[in-house]
Amino acid sequence: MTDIYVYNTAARGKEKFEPIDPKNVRMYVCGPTVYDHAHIGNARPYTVFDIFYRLLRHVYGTEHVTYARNITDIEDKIMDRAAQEGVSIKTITNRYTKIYQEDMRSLGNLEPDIQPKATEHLPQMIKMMQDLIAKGNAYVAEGHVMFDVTSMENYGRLSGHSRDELVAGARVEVAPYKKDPADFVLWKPSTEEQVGWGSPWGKGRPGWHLECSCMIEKHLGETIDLHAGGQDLIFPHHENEIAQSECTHGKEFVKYWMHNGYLTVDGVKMSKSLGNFYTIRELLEEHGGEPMRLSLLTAHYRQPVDFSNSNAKEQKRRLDRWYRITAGAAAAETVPATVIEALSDDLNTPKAIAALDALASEETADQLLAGAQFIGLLMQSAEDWFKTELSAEHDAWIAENSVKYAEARAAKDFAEADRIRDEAAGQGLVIEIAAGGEIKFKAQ
RNA sequence: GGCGCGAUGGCGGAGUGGCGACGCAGCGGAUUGCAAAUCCGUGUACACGAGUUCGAUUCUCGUUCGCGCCUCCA
Repeated sequence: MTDIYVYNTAARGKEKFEPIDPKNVRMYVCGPTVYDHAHIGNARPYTVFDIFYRLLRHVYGTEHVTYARNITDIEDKIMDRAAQEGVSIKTITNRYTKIYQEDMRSLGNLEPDIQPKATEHLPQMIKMMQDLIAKGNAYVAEGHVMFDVTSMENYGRLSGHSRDELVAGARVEVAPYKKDPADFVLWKPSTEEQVGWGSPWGKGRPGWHLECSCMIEKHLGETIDLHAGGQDLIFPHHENEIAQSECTHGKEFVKYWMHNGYLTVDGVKMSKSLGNFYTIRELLEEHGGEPMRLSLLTAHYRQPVDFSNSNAKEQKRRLDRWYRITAGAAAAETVPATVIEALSDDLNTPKAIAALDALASEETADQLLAGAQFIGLLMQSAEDWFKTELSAEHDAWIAENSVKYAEARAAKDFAEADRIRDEAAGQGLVIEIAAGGEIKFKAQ
């Protein structure tokens, strides 16, 4: 069996991945808050950990791996958006969940086995809070339920932030109902107009971290193998999930933590608040799903990857080459060992891509195809890939001019041929002569 | 201030204690009416300073620079 090694954030180093139960490998990835279009930076974890899911299925067997990726459908930003548009939060979350699911498909990500929603887990959340209060890890204050960080000895272990450092940093929100400035919210009260659920502490809504602890508990168990997400979730989100789950269950919550680096624009983190973002949707429309998927995989997942249109175009050309080589080939039975080896070493996708390039020749086209499809590329026929979308005007223009062009060339009337070529350019068309002499019209 | 990550050729990006991964671009050539595509060839790169070593881009320490987290954030 292939040995997988992963960089475990909790251990600050690479470790051999040994699941608790190889017959039941469980992984969880923090999914989106559905209040707006997701940007391409958001797509990175979903894409790189999709590769890891594929690897786990390859090594342990498809039926022995369970992958959950949640959808956060209650959060203040959703409420703000709903209020702005004067619609219910359900309208907002339904709209953006649908868009997100479509984006995931376009990027070639497999559907997780479970996609739990926060709003469907209120009973679990209430139960967990009651447990935490009973155990002395949480307290009620002014309609809030707060987690008491001083009740947990090793709070901050994952992120390396001690409670004292957090308070010294003076960036924690000081609120009168907090016993300690570093305490965080499990439940907060809602006003009459705000969305809320009934609870023993009055009408309210959950804090951000609680849902993941509860959904993991319900769908995957008290201890899981892998939990992953962006580096910005290490603190506070994952730290607080650990606090909630470990204090509730009295046992280890997650064996391996994986965190991806950021996607940057001009070297700066892409984020909604900075406004330097591109939505997944707009880039998919401009470059297509497979080129975008491949560009997300060109850097190792823990390194930053700088988004650029030129990179997307470079990957498009690489795919052109791969599609050309594999046209008509059948995928090999087994995935090339070089690809599996690269991915098994802490998800080294750049090395896997290099391994595919090494197979990019006629003789090994079947292996190239098998390896590329393993990571979700070369999923369509070469014919479909190279088929360009031409408008009705283009079709009409081609019908009128293609014969004239062929005749001009045949008669060696190159002045006329060039004239037609120029006219084509004016129409947004490129005329290409294939190796066999076939004339092709492509949209620019 | 605390904690963490990084620095490889024009660009992207692996990797290794001693052979210049790979891709793009560039350059030269083949092919081509032109163009595109394709094919062949082509590169004195490892931030700086010490140390360990027969030998360091690779290990150790320090310096500089860049980025991130400590507040919502993938």
